[in-house]
Amino acid sequence: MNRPAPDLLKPRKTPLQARSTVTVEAIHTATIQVLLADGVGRLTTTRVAERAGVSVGTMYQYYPHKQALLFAIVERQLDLIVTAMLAAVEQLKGRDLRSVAEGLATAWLDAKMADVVSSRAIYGIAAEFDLAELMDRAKVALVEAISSLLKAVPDARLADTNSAAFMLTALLGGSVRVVMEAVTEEEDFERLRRELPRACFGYLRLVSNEPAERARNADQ
Amino acid sequence: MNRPAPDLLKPRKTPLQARSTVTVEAIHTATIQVLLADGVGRLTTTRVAERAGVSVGTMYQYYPHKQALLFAIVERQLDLIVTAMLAAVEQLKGRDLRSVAEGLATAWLDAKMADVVSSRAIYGIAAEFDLAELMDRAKVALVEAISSLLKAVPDARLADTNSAAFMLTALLGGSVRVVMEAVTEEEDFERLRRELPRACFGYLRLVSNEPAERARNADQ
DNA sequence: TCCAAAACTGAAGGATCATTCATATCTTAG
DNA sequence: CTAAGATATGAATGATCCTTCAGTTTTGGA
Repeated sequence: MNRPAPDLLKPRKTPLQARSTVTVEAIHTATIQVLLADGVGRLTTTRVAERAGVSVGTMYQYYPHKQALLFAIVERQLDLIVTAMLAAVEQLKGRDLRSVAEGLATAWLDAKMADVVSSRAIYGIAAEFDLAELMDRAKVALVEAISSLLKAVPDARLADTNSAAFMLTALLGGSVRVVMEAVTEEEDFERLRRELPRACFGYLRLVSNEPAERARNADQ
Repeated sequence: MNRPAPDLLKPRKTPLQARSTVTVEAIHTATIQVLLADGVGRLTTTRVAERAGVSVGTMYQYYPHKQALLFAIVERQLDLIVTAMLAAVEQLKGRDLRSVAEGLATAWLDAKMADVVSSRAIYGIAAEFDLAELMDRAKVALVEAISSLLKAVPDARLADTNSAAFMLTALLGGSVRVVMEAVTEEEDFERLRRELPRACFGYLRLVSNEPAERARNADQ
């Protein structure tokens, strides 16, 4: 997709006085609100500023671009998720397969559901410009952590922990995203919360029971 | 997000002569190309027209909006997927659990991978305006079909085929989407192709082995 | 109290874009 | 061959938006 100069994407200056800290925070939440209310297509610097109760110029004191603003917001949210997941991984070290599978799933669900509003809003930005790099970095870190977590599970030996970790993140990230983006009645959330841990466990159990080599020429 | 008038979203007129059919097709593919090359944010009527080798005015003879154009494209792509999946469901009626699980997964993968280019491009539109309704209709149809397919599996009895079907579509749609949207080296595609069918089977097997009632107060 | 730095303001410049319409070209039935 | 309908053109219009900057207000320390 787009290839924004990856350098000029950083905030312009850091708030020093208490006043400006408040301002930056206001801009941040206003952005998310506008994003939700009007969609990415209607996300306007003026609109955001208005909603934040500041002037457009103010925003440009902290962010050189509209893009930089969006970038910063996504980055923050991404950090939250990754941090939460790494903590969960730490918690789950040494526990059995079911605990690990279900623990990862609920950790992910909790992290995303904690701020459904922000999460949902942020999905909308992803397509707008190149976040692939950012997301990729997060993904790599996660896969690595989960992979080594899987190696240490006492009651199962996985042939390819890397693939398993990769698939796990895809399952977690994908299903939660898809469900959150849909109109979704509350019922769907409940189903997701109930079924996702089971899906993770089901997958891991299957993978860990298999012999190391491929011994299955499916019945097509 | 946005709420576009759902009525004024239809194509303006249908091509009659051969010439215009070619034109419409050119516009269609041009849109996807621009979408991929420049992202949604840079998707301009002029740019699309230019790429299609026609004039802007021409495009407005067939679509009343830019939105209508995007809408039409998504709709077509969605139809392809749903049709492919319904065909797969038909094929899989009466087969055992593993065949069903793996069959659904590969059907989904095939449908999406058949035109990676279009699929990837289309993910970008979703956020731009309200496709929720459209997607929801597709989802409901799919869940229903899969649910009844699961009921007929001979070697397993699922307590809640609806939840299972729902979760299955979330897993399929989500993981494939997430992987396709990432920068993704070819290796990741292979992993997905290998692991996704297993994930589906693992989930279904787990769900079908469980007693009907909840009998598991997790070990948290 | 006073001032230099920090924050904030918002009108205006400059650019991009969606959409229209008067005009030109092509197609085909008769 | 010809006229009527179908299709295509693209400059012009009006709207929206990002970004800047000259000037104003606020803050916190001396």
